[in-house]
Amino acid sequence: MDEMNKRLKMNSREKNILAGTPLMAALGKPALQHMTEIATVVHFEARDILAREGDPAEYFYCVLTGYVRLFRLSRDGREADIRICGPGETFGECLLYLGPAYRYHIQAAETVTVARFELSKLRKLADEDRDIARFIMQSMAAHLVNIMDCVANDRLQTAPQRLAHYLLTSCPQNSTSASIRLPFQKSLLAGKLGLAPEALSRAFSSLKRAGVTVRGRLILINDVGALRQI
Amino acid sequence: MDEMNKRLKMNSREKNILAGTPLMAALGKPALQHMTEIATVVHFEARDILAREGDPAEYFYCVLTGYVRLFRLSRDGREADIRICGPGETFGECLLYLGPAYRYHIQAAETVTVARFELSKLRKLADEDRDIARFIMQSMAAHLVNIMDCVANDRLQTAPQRLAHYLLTSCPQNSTSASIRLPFQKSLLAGKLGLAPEALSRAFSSLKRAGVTVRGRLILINDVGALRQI
DNA sequence: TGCCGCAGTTGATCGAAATCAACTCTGGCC
DNA sequence: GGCCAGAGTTGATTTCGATCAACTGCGGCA
Repeated sequence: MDEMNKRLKMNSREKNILAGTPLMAALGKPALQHMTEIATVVHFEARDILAREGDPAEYFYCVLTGYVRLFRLSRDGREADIRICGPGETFGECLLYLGPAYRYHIQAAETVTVARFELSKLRKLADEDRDIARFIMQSMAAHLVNIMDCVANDRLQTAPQRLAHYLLTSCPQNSTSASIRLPFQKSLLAGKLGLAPEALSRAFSSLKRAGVTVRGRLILINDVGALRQI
Repeated sequence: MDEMNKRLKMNSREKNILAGTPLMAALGKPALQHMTEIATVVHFEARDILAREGDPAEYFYCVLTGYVRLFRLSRDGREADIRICGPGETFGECLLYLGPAYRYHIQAAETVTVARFELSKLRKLADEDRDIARFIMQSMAAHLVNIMDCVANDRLQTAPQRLAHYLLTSCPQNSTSASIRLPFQKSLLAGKLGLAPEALSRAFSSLKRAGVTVRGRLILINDVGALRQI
């Protein structure tokens, strides 16, 4: 399922996407050059599994297009999303400095292109290049605070509150109203928020009274301030 | 509340505790030397607040004795523990590379001694000393996988399962039975597991049928294997 | 010894979300 | 245009844990 996919050096469009990621942008020219030298681009279809929990960890990833799910399975087969990664986001940093296996299943939520980097090569690069080491640190730190937020929100907020919070982070700042296009399926958003799809649906309808209108993936927010009060 | 506490260079006992922490142990002599040079020791009483969410972030911490809570407050005043840090554990790494403020409240859960390090000084040390940078990377990576576990467990497991999981991680490996002494109050454990104290109590009593006996902080486990089946 | 105060437990009730099932809507495709 | 499959919604029910309240048990202390 893996090596059957096209495995290529990056073309210039992909290089641009990679170079345009917020954190990569922080790298200097030479560091970026080193990174692209060890990168390969891989393509996956929806539901393809990139790796399973427990598999020997080989790669660090950067999503170029589409969305990727990191999730755990319980003994009885239920799934819990740990993170949803979109274009420009990276995952697998922590494997550079820890145990030899993936800690979660990795699955393409839709058609996806990713850049991947052999951990061993990247480890060497990070040792040699201060910029790259700093890049990795920063993204680990960013993931850490994100996931701390996630724990706190799971424990403190109800479903409509978590949804409102998500919508607010997707709004442009300082606007009184907004329209948002969800970048992925609602079922994926449900997983990201730690909800069953039905619960997400009900959360949306409970936000109607706060002036939120839903038409497919298009979300209209009348009053951003009202949403903050939820 | 802060500068009123004794603020001292470390005495040799404290140096030993610091040097004995699992991750510090990975540092070479010179790196350890550098770290202890910029460390100060501070003492807090139960319920003292070390910092509040939103406060400008000044310090990175290593707990020497006692337990410290990192938690969030909801608008209506409920608290959610994000992490409980015990002897040898560190927190605040992510602040070295991110925004200027603490992301959570920090509170002494009991009488506590901590070593603290000015972020600015530590940032400089990490830039100069490869070992120290690696130490920080490793502890961030470790926190990251821990908290990913936490999200997955919160979303997949019931209260008794989470408790069983905690007890199992506190057991010596490969034993068929075990006795554990909880290192802190049950109410703190409840917070760590994301439960109300009452729910923890009920989780304990539901584990009785799996051969778990509770007497105060002392937990007896008849059959470790049975606990794994929960 | 008896009292106080607090941690923890137990019981009763409530509320949020999971689950299961039926139904609708949508977009792609012939 | 009509059909189909999958995504999403809605409703009914159940389960889990939070919450509130009352009670227990223990340690410290006069």
